[in-house]
Amino acid sequence: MAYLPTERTDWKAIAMSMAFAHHSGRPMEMNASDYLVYNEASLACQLERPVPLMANGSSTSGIHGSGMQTAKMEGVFRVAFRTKSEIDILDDGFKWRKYGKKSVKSSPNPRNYYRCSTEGCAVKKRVERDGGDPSYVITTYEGVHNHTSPAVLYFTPKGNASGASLIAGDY
DNA sequence: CGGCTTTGACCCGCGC
DNA sequence: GCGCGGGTCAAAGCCG
Repeated sequence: MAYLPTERTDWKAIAMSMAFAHHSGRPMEMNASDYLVYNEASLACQLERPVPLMANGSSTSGIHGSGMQTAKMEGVFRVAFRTKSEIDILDDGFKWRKYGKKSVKSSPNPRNYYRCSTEGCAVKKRVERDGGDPSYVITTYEGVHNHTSPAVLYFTPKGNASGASLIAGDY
């Protein structure tokens, strides 16, 4: 299957920067209720307080009352990307194993569920094509990798784990 | 032969 | 209690 499209290499950067941002003291004051929305055009990231991708209008208390913010996922790090791409599966440097596919009500397009194939790593990923703009793909990461990305290993000089140790961290 | 996709079934929370 | 919507499991098959 076709993985990395031609110039879409910045996905690696996105995924890494996400991991870096979280592990190195969360410089952008993220927490579980924050969503990072990357725009592919400018690669500028903006922190969205009122969750844009998940409807929370049903509740009055905003984030806490949102249906996605149940008690069991408190402290779970989640990032949502919306990227213009014609391919659903974008290689961000990690190994993903698909474990489910569901069609959501709001969109005619199905939603795919992936999980990091590395043992002990509980990071999940959900890929969905934008219903309004079929040329856009919404990818949501959930969780933090407790291991090093193969891409980081690849780009790290051998014997030097400086870059990797930031991600692998001391969790 | 081992790991990954596929796909329907199952499960769980929530609203009526 | 029941149905629905969304998330996950797991068996079977595919592919390198």
